[in-house]
Amino acid sequence: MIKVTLKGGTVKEYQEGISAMEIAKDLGMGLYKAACVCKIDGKTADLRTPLTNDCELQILTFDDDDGKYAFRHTASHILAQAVKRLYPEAKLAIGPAIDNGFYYDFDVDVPFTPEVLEKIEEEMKKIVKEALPLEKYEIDVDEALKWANDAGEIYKAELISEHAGKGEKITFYKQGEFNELCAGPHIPDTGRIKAFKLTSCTGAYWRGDSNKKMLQRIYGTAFTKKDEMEAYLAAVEEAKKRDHNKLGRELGYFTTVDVIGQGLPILLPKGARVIQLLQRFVEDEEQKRGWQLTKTPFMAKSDLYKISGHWDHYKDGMFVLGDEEKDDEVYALRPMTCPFQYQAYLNKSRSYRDLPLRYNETSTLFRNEASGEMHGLIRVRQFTISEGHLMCTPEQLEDEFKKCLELAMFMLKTVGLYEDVSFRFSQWDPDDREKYIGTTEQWDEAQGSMKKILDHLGINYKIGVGEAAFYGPKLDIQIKNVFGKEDTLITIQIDQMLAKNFGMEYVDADGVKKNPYIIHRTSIGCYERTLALLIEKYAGAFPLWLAPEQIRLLPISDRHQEYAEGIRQKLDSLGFRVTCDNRSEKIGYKIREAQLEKIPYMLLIGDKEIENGTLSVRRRGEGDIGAMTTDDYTSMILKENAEKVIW
RNA sequence: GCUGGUGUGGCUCAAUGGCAGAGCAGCUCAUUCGUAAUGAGCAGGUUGUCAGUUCGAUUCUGACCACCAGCUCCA
Repeated sequence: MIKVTLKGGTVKEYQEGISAMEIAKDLGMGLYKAACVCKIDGKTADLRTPLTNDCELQILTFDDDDGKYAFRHTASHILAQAVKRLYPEAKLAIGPAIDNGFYYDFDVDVPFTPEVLEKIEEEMKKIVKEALPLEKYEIDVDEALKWANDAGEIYKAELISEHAGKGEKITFYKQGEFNELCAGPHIPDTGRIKAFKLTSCTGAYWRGDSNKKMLQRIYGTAFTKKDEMEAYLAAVEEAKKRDHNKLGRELGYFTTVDVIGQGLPILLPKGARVIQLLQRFVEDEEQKRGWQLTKTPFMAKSDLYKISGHWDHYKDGMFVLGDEEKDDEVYALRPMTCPFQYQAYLNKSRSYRDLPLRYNETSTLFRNEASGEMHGLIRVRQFTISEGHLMCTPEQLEDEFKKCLELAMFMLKTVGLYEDVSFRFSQWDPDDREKYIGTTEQWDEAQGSMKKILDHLGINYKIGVGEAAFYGPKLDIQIKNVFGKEDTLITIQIDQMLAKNFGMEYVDADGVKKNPYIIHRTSIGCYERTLALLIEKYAGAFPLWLAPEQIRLLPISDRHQEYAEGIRQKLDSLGFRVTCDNRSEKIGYKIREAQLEKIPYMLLIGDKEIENGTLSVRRRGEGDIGAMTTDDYTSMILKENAEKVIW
């Protein structure tokens, strides 16, 4: 007999060799049916795993992340099996579970189409119905390689050969006629995948390397219950309605035109106004916090970028003006502000007393992104960022980094995006030295400093290997768009290298010249990208302080226009963005339009209001909130506007 | 850059190898109205661009451009 410690600490005795599945059954049929995988002494494993020693056992269901992952990973095996049945010549690559679903990559001659996905789904349904058990087995590398080569599975062979010579066994899973190289774990049988759907097909490079062959990827999702899946798919569709790229164009925030070019959106008055509001707010706040505004050129000779390293590491991403072969001087539009603000630092000799020195700039940058990368306002070729560079002593680094982070947090909270972000500690990839300047020691030091700072601040971060800038590690504040795609909204970077390249020094208290540490940071990110995410966050219905048009006056009929105009002037003089709809339309029509344009407040003015000296107030999303005196109304919205209340 | 898809008035969408049509929006006139669409009329298109096939192309073919999703890259 063995002692098995269950969740909650209860200990039960079982026959040695009993499987986790049987224990789940013993604990209750509900748990047995819901069980996906288990954790034995903290390690996830198949439910079929026999227990041979005393252990701690946890049964995991779809509600646990590991359970969900295994469930969907099994769904990806079913997908691969179905594809192999329908297209025996298809070569298998990899098929993991991901957030919200799974995918599988195949090498096929003819790309998959949505119609083919339906066919594959039908075959998958059959496999589910067959309720094939998933059985794990282990073989030697040589035997595994022989299997892969015999089956023509060149991608599997590549994966297996990486284990050659290590004396490891290779793990496989078998379900019916289908054998798959896989570390597991998996759910016990294919019959448990009650609800699944293949959602899309697209190309994807083998091993994520653009130099390697492009395979065909099929994405799908799977749930234990059909209604849960329906709810998920409906939520995905609902989220797409907030897509800034559609909504932003419909509501007149921005547009693009063929003759200007890719990644070069036109900000229309509404979009430009929101960005102006953000910029003024950001510049004022930065000034309050000790940042000094610079205005530096949009371009420079190649010489500048050669010092900074951009010429060697970033040239493909720059718009270069001129030809290096023919012209005496070659210029390039700036892709970053760093080397320009460093020149401001170099303007005179600095002492430790000048530090920290904080330069901010509302900085327009140009990056020649590859043609397939552009996306609405999120990824563009010209953008304006709340840029900043801070020069400090090593002792000041932690405190200043913290202040930069606090500023970013303050901005995120003010605009309402704080609860939507996650943190990534972006480190270099020591195996990809081409991408980075500096020595291992320098990287270890810079990353060590940042780790200490982040841990000290208690930031909950993920590590992104190979995500660092070429000159130093970054704290990236990440956000997802309505399609679930993650982008960097804000970044704060530590740079212990570039100061030396530029000859930036300060005289320390001991009279010795030293290179300052530099923090590169943004406080609210790129205005275009931030605007895009705000449009998605609020579905175009901005809080009062950010709304391009805050108030619209709606006179009931023509004779009320003059009075309305007086109110408009009064609100205008208080600084509100207010218009008057004087068209000869019925009030319902005017309300409908203002509602569709997502204007925060509508004020109706008719005989009653003029007689009583009131305003009939409609608040977006709430409708009629009743009559108020003009004074009551203005004091209400002045407060709301000043406090930047988020609805 | 790669894989797949899309491109018809400002927007949403029809249609066709033979004069390109509707609704909304716009403009004009009438209406002066109380909380999400008043009525009538008018105007608006070299069907993304450029080639090719054809008696004739918006439709078929090709190249390019732009847009969309994904990959890679990135703020």
